[in-house]
Amino acid sequence: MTRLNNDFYLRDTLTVARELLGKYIVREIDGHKLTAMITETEAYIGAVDKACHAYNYRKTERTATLFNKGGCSYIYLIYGMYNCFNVVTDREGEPCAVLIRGAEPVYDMEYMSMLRYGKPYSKLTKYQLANFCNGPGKLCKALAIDRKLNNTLLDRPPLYIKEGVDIEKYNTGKRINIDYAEEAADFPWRFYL
DNA sequence: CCTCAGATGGACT
DNA sequence: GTCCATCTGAGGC
Repeated sequence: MTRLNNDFYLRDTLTVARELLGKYIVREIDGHKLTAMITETEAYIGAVDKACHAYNYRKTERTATLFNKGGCSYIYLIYGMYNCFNVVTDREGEPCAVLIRGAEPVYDMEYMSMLRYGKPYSKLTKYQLANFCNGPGKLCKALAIDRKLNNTLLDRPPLYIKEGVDIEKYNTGKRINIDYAEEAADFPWRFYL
């Protein structure tokens, strides 16, 4: 199936966040093609968004990645032990990204299960199955995504996104865990199935 | 089902 | 020194 190219990402961040729902993340590692379907996203738009690391075009060593043109990864460490995977959007100089907040495992569950829980997929509890990659830190663990993959192009291995399933209906709401962001905390920039 | 404390380290001031 | 775009296990109901 077709990999998404730069035309997809070089658009308005809210549009990209919506349209990423249902797409497949593919992580190639050790001869495996770990695949998961995106079920939840959030948009971050530096120009107007106090929740964005690059709010008001604040450029630091970390946020420099967000200023790239759409189509590369922005991956950072959160709370000292988890990674968050974002897709950079919009044109060069506009610090914008879409956080991948949740996904559904699709292919190579066995390999992902070892990465995520350190035990075979068949041994997972109902609770573990339900929480396999329904969070930004969880999906990064299941797909072996960490900061070493920061600022890499997303149209080629080892990490890319390709066409997925058609989405008929989705939900929107406020973004999660950004209470500090004042008025931006109420922006309905979360999209989920 | 729920809430809550603790883990843990880098980015930034 | 403070703040996180989080997750887990323990304990309560």
